[in-house]
Amino acid sequence: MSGRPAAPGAGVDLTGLNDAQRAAVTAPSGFHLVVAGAGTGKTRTLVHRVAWLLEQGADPSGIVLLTFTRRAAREMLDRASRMVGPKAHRVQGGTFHAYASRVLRTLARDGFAERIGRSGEFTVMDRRDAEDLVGLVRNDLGVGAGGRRFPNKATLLKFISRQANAGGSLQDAVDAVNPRFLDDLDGIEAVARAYAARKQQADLVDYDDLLVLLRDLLRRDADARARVAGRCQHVLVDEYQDTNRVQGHIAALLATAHGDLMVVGDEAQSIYAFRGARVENILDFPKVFAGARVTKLEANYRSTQPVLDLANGVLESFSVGFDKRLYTELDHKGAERPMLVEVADVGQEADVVVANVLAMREAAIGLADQAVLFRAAFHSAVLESALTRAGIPFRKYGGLRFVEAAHIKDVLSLLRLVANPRDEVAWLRVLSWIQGIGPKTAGRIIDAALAPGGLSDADAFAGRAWHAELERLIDLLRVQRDLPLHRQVDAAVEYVRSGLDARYDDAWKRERDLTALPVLADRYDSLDAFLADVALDPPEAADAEADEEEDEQLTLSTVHSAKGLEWTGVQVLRLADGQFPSGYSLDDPDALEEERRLLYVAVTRAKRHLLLYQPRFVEGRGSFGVGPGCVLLEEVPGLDDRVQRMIGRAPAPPDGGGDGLPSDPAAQERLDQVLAWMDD
DNA sequence: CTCAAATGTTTTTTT
DNA sequence: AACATTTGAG
Repeated sequence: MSGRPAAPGAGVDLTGLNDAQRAAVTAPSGFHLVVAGAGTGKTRTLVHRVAWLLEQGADPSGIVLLTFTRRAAREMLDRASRMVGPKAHRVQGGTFHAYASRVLRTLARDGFAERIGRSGEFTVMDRRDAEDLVGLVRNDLGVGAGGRRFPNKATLLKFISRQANAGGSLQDAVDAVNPRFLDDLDGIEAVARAYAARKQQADLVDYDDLLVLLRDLLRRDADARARVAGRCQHVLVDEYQDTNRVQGHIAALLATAHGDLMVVGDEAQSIYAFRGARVENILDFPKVFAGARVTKLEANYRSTQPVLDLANGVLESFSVGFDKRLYTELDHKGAERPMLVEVADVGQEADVVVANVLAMREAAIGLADQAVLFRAAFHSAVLESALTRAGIPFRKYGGLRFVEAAHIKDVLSLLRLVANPRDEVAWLRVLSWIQGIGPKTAGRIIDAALAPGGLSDADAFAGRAWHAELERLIDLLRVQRDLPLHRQVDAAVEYVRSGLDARYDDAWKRERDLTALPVLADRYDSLDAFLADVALDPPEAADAEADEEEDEQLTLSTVHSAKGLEWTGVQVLRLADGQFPSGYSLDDPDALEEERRLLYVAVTRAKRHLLLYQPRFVEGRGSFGVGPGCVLLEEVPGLDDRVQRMIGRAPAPPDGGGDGLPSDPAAQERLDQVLAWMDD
């Protein structure tokens, strides 16, 4: 960092920034790409940019800050407000999806409902809901009833989603996702059409609709564009490498009125191709918007040089990308090289990870400064039980979310019916709860509910075994309408709780979650706001247990969910073909390149201590080629100079202190047992 | 014909 | 934990 004084007259302190960061922060309006390598102060730069704009007199509500998660937006605006005061909180911020949802709702309530095809009270479906609706359509059309190879609902939704965010024809989408099903194109097209019609009829949108509806409106409707883009004096986009085509269009359209668009990202960290992210958005930005300014941030403030050496090795293995190399100006004396730890199997992997967690804690690296990362959420299962046995508290991110659990969806479906009685997907879920009602009967009842007049009582179904239950449900929904939010949630929770034992054999465990739900809902003042947030930014399971918050907890996370975060000590599990890289990507060069970017993300999370585990055997999973090697690592140039190879039994002492062995006698004993068993 | 229970298989990543 | 498939009850 240079010690240059702040620009004269600027109220925001810029002295802590390096030249490149300051150039980005104080740049004049225009199209601007900031290429920010991992740990180069990207967030810091964005925060200062927002503060600087405000200090220059920008209207906070004219600034739009689009981020990857709501948490990222909140953190940035908190930091900006510490620099320039509370007005920073009036900046428009959030994910593309949340922003689109807000804008579409406002426009729909303001005369644009017809053009959007939805009311201002539309319900947002998560992926599972969308799949369920596709499943309904699939059944109704009777496609694939006879022939067995017609795609299932999840695959169908992938085709539809691909077309939505890649553009082009449905045929192209099928070809890209799974060309095996090209023969069924007619049936797939029928499903896609019917799905679109059913969504509109039920006032539902899926994730893709939020983006596509907004993009199309901004593109085709000058009125809407004037209203929305007219308010966007300054548009800032974080994590631009993970935007898809539609998001790229929206960002550009928002900036059409005032011409100020700053996108920030790192093409080497593009890890959401499966969701339609296009690295090309960031790579081609300077070409697409001729005259765009480009600023590169390369000075790293996070990691030691040995960690950066490995990161640079991964960078060198990429076939595309901006020419860049991470370096640090700090002198980390005696910094150790990352360790590549060979373990026999996943059981030993878990034991050695536990041993190293404890060893690092001995060396004064608290649990909150440590993380264990993995490719897929279920990879941590063995480790989780080892941690529990060793008495190490942890928080897990990624994988199944709290609101995706079946019993939580039950409650939310009830609430959704209160908010939107046309919500077919919610009806299906709620009706299936009643014993004796399966898909067929549910379909008939839904038809009655969606017919003009709705379903005011269960009289039409008198005589059936489940008649009384249906009556109880309809009564509940009627009563619900007039209650305040917290009573609505309580009543829905009570209804679900009453049937919990009959429906789930682990009811006791789920009971706890149900108590957490009213607490989450308490933060909102309307049911609509609560439901929209739950669909667009679902709280993690860990958030729901906030009451037993512990400061000193180890973080377990998928690599995807770890994006943007950092820890002093990081351990990465399962670097073996079929695990990390995923078995799905082994025979596809583009997918493998994305796995390598994922490895790059994992490696660059570490400040100081980095351990990579390579199991020689992973049980099961016959369909995946699990090898002793890892093609990701094999392609890193000069790997042996960049890492220190270890055998799992001898965890190295971090920082030269301690002997690297666990201080907990029980853990030590278990480790000894495992090592002894391996010698047999 | 409809649904439920039991069984076996298969688990990527997420707005 | 969710899916498909099978089998049996009503």
